[in-house]
Amino acid sequence: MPDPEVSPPDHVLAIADRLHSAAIHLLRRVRKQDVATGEGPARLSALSVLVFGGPKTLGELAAAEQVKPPTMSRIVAGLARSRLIDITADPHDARRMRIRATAKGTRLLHNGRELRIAYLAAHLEALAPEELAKLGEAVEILKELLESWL
Amino acid sequence: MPDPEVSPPDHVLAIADRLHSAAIHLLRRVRKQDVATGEGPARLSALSVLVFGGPKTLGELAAAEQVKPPTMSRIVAGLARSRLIDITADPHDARRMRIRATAKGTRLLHNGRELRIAYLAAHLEALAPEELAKLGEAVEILKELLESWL
DNA sequence: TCATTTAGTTAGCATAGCTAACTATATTTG
DNA sequence: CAAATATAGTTAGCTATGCTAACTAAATGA
Repeated sequence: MPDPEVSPPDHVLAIADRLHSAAIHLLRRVRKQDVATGEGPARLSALSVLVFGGPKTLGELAAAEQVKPPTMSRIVAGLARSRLIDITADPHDARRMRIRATAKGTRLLHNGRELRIAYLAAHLEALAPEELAKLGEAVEILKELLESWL
Repeated sequence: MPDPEVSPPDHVLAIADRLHSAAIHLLRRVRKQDVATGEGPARLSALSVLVFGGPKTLGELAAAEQVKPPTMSRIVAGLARSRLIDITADPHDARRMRIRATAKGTRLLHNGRELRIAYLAAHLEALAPEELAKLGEAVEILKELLESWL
């Protein structure tokens, strides 16, 4: 973590505060679209890791989702019960499981994601083109920052 | 909701997708700072409504948090048990409760918020000044959009 | 006055997070 | 090679959050 000792200057704190608040309110709104999928947020999020990142072990999934293994164990059990993933044994290590999204899981994820994204995008269309462009640039900056910080 | 019929153009969908993903990952990270407060996310969020928005009834709080009354009833009970809020009867309507943040609640919320914001701000300082400025502008655009959409 | 509406609670269910303690398999080491 | 250790997941059991359905109590109003 950067600067554990020195407190950031006020203008940075102000941006952090507003960014934080905007992220909370944004997600609170789009999340409502998810009920249509019939799966909870943790399951959808884990499923998206599998769909976009390819097969994973349980431990890798837990790490990706920043969650402890017992928690991921239950999430995986739920996804398997709904036939959204399938689980095979690792041929080189019998302790490990190889977890993949099924076709059904991939389909459900894409459909659900489309609902969220389309809902958000429909609202973004209320912005002026320059505003939207600025937002697009800022999001790229933010994404890079998030990837670099861990 | 805007445009329930027409699907937004691809470039808008792309921005929506990245914005969505960035918001998820951002919050997942800053939320980890909250364990220091000893209270869960729903309680902290409800408390912040009281601290920044003044006293509310249970129903008002539930509406503000987009949650059903039984859920808010339990959140309020937890906050009261920790002495972070205090509850008095509405003098004009004995069915209603008037819920206020206590001094302790206000203090805890500000401390917790500072942790989140300072953590986020410390990471924002890794950005170049122009990048930070762009991010700041974009956040203002986003905040206005969120306020207008409901 | 008596019926209806409104505010909140209680009960009961599911998801999601955690830690502690366990099983089973791999690996390392004496 | 055998025994100790490390690693991958699971099970059990706690808390917190979300929901709906069914309830109590107070206010409103016909």
